[in-house]
Amino acid sequence: MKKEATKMEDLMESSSFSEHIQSSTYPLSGVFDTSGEEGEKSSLGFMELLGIQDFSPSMFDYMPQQLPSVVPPAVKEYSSETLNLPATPNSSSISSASSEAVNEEQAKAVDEEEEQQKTKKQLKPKKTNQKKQREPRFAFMTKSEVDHLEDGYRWRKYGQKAVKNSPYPRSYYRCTTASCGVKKRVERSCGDPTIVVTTYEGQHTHPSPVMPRGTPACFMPDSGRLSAGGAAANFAMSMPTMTFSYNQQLHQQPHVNNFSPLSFGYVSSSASSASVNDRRFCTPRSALLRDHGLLQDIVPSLMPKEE
DNA sequence: CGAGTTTGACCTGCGC
DNA sequence: GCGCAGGTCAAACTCG
Repeated sequence: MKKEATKMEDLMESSSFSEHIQSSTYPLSGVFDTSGEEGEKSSLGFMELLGIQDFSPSMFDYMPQQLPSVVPPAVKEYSSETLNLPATPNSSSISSASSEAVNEEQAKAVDEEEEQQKTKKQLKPKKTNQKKQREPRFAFMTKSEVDHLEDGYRWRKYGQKAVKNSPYPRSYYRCTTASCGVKKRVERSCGDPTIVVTTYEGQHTHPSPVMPRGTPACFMPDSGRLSAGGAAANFAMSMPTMTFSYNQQLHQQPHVNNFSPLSFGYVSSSASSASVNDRRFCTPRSALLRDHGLLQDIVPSLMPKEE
């Protein structure tokens, strides 16, 4: 038990990603094993994630210690979309150009400066002075041989960077839907190359484009909305086609698999004031029974048991 | 030809 | 201020 925790700790520390896990606002991590027989199949990768049995619950036992116990920073981060008020960098040069004391050379210099700024702008729009605020990030670790797991959404890779102290590069993906600014980072843990660390940033503003069957409400884009206020004990993680939930109450009970498919898609918000909000996105069991979407592909034994 | 990937350059934040 | 590392852009390229 403790060994497992230590192992996990090592893993977390060994990965450059551990910084994110520990500093990001709503880290939710677990290791799934898709390295089984069909584990490499990228389509329905997450379904396979659910189908696996070879993950270690004790790893999740460990996680709460890594998790921040208070919500506010995340809520703040989530709710305050930065207003990118355009700075007016040219105003000064314009006003200086209007001065009568400006000679031709100076004007030339100003023009050149403006030209340079223009070019710079073309390369990259001027950023505001405000500290860039990030969307909350949701991270999870997946044991898989494929880097980019199929998750129901379409992603466009827009960058790749070498990660310091890691032989494995980090890939950057953006949701291809125009109005959707969700980003995803994928990298391998340098501690354990079989583990893929995926970080989602932001929320989809649209349903999954490859969700042919009815999509349970819980899997809709907003399902991972962070709950303000007294929801500190509950974690709901919105992933493109599914919602993983972490429930601290469950965690406190021994022998309960906190992150098994049993808690999949189910947020037990109990007394939380935010529970109403949470429930709004959470599918009643009956709905799940009616149409599980991709969940229908899960073997029955892994489906939530009726209580 | 459109969509997606690759990759070098650039920007930004942060620590020293 | 400088250097480093992370993140992003965008032109070139690939693929179906």
